Amino acid sequence: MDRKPNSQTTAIWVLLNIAHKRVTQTFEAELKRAHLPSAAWYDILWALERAEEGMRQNELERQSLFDQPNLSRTIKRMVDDGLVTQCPAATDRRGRELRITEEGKALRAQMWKVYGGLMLSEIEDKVPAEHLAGLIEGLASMIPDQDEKLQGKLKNARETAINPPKGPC
Amino acid sequence: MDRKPNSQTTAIWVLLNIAHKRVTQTFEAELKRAHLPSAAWYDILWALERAEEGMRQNELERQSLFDQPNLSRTIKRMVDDGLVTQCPAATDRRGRELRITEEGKALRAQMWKVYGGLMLSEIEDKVPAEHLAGLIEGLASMIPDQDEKLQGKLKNARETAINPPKGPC
DNA sequence: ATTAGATACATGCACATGCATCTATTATTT
DNA sequence: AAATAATAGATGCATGTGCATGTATCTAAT
Repeated sequence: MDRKPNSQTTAIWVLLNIAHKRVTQTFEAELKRAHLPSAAWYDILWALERAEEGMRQNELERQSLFDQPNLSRTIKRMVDDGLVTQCPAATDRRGRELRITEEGKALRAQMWKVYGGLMLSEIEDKVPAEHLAGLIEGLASMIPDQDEKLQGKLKNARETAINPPKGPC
Repeated sequence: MDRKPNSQTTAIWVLLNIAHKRVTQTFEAELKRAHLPSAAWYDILWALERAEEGMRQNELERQSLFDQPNLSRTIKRMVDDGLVTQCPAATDRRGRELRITEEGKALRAQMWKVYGGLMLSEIEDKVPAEHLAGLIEGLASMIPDQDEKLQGKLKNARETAINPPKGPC
């Protein structure tokens, strides 16, 4: 190797790992403490709640960080728990049409109280304003532009910010 | 809930997850492609290589992102692979004194060719200079200052930058 | 010195993840 | 129309992770 990473590169790599693990663990621990499912379930529920017409499973796969087999199993558990329905797709008999149930919506609203609060306490209250732009742009720069998961996720993020969950939140 | 996360907070949360998963998966995939162990193994080998006098297992636990049971098993596998020795500690018979073997050093050097290259291609070449500071400070701000793992890891990072691996790198 | 508590590490178990592969259906080629 | 390839989704298997607990040793309190 002719080049070696500089100290800022090393710091980013190290901090990315530590920050992600710490924030993630805090989220998961607090959700568990409230007897709620994991953050990944929230993301699925919220994606399906915004898709009024239902959503194909492969489309959800693109928008989520799940790989296909893992999403398949997760959806199965959510169906078993009555949070989601999974019907054969109308136009493609290979496919599955996913829809959130009323029970699923109720759970998502319940989760939002914890999940949204954690976003405030673990991120919004901690990252100083002068580093917001650098953090966001820096993180985004490590993700390929054509990344479909990013497009889906960012769309998700934008809509989350614009159309926050209604109800008692 | 009286407050709700703003769009920047949402973006950080989403991007943190996506960027971490993407970068991590790239690292793991490339290491696997080169028939090398995971990045976590590299971190352990490098920590032990810098500890000339050997290192207690609980000290390594503080410096790594492993929790205790997981580190215990990982070390066992590394011992089985001849990369690390694990002797009873001299002063505390509960403890274990870890030391890297010559074979372990050789593997770490081998891994560095891939690992270091990935830090360059996935981070250094992608994050524009104007966002370096914001990214680093932003990530650090999400980690509690008194976090021992951070102290250990940052020390690690500093030394990695200051005393880069020798040899054919 | 004895006991109670803390610490270091190991182990068992439940669950999540990544990867390869399988089946069913659709699309494409000839 | 038949054959081939591509796609949607499910399943099996190996591995990793978090958490509770177990065992041994050390420390502190009485």
